[in-house]
Amino acid sequence: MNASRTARERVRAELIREITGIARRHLATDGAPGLSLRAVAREMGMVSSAIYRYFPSRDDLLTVLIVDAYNAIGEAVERADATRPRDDFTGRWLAACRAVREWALAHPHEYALLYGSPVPGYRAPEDTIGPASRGTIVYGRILADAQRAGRLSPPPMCPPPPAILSQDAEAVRSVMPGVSDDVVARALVAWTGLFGMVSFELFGQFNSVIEHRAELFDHNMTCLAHLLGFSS
Amino acid sequence: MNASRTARERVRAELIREITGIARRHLATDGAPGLSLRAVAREMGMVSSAIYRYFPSRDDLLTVLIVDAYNAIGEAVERADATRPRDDFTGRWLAACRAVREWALAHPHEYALLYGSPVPGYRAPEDTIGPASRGTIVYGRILADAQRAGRLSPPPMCPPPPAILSQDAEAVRSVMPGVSDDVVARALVAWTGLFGMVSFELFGQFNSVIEHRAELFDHNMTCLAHLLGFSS
DNA sequence: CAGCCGTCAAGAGCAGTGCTCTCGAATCGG
DNA sequence: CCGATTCGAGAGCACTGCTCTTGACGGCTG
Repeated sequence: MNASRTARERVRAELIREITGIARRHLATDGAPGLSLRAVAREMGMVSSAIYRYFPSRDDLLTVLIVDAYNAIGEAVERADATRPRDDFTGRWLAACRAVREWALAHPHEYALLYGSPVPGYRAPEDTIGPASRGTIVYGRILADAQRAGRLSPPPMCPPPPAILSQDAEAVRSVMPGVSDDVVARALVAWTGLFGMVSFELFGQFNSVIEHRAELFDHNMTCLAHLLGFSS
Repeated sequence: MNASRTARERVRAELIREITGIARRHLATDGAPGLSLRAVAREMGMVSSAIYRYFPSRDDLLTVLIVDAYNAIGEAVERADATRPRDDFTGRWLAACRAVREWALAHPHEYALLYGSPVPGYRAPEDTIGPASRGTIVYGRILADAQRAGRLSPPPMCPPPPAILSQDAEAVRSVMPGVSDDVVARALVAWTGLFGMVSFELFGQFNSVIEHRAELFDHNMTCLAHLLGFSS
């Protein structure tokens, strides 16, 4: 069904690809608030109203950019994970963390679109939740693999999580089967810690405070790896 | 110099107060992108151009809202810290964390303005860095107090931070004097972990995954407190 | 007291935005 | 070949930030 149907449909698909390409470039340079349908249309030599034949609203255009960005960062994490031996859990964790940071530094506006302030009035449609979880699935797999290999022995430090959290832990376990509630909680600490770190660096909270950000990032992610308890 | 000077200056100050008040309300309900000078002017019965007598640009109005928000969250953290005995370091840390979360939940748009995606083209002026560090100073004081009391014994878990980070640690020590490089690094893990957690909850990353957010937050912050090594 | 200068609200206007509607032309399917 | 569908273009609506000019008011000074 990828085969060309009518000529009209082919040019339509081509135009949609061109629009999203230009939009992605505008997003990368000007940020989400500066993404303008009229500007995209202008660059294509179209009149602004013609764009609405292909994207019913600006939010629909934003949605495909969001899906693209989730897929891009998810794929970056997947590829980073695949570069390490499957039983090098600390290495896989670190590689995945670095992939997030490096992708974020290379695509700051896209990162802000995914993990920054939500756009008021924008409701993320269903299409986004699949790609959004690609990265998370990788993290879950690293944890689950380590657990299955018997190489997950978190240091006794955190108190046992309260029983109420068991339901939420059960939901999280769908991406990291077999781990205890305690490990789920630690995984959430590490997960939020990773993105908190990247967001702080990207959103300027480290300005004129932290200079050696790559080194601090590596060290802190290593710290979180120890909290997770990879024995390697 | 707070005394009324000319009548003109008094009404001017009053008008500025009224504008910022209306703007703060608009920000709270519609979010930063929806803050419109024209709407504020309309609500005041002014014509839009008259607003520019008091705020040269929309960014200047945003700046005072940012400063206000930093002061508000900073004061919330300060007051929370003050409710606990000075030597209950874990309690002070937890109270401060909860203050951040509760303020953020009560003022989501303001929080997004401070810790969310930076507005493209907006350059934070010098006036903001003072209020911005109010909360950080409280965290530093908790750490420094614990250190001075000899009640800071972080569990041996993280590797020693690389030497390159010493310079950055020195800068951070201006708000938490006397602590080691290792503690500085752990403090940054905890600091970014706190805001990562709050941002994830507020920006929707926990949607349809985590339900018991207050409990998870408390548990994770307790976990981070153990990482910091308060012996209490 | 008179004059003058600074401050102010108001209006018009510019360039831009998202989005809707209509109209004529091109294209596709039967 | 002809009707139905799709498409690009244009005008238009209601917004936005921001600028410039105009006329009136206020307070300070000669």
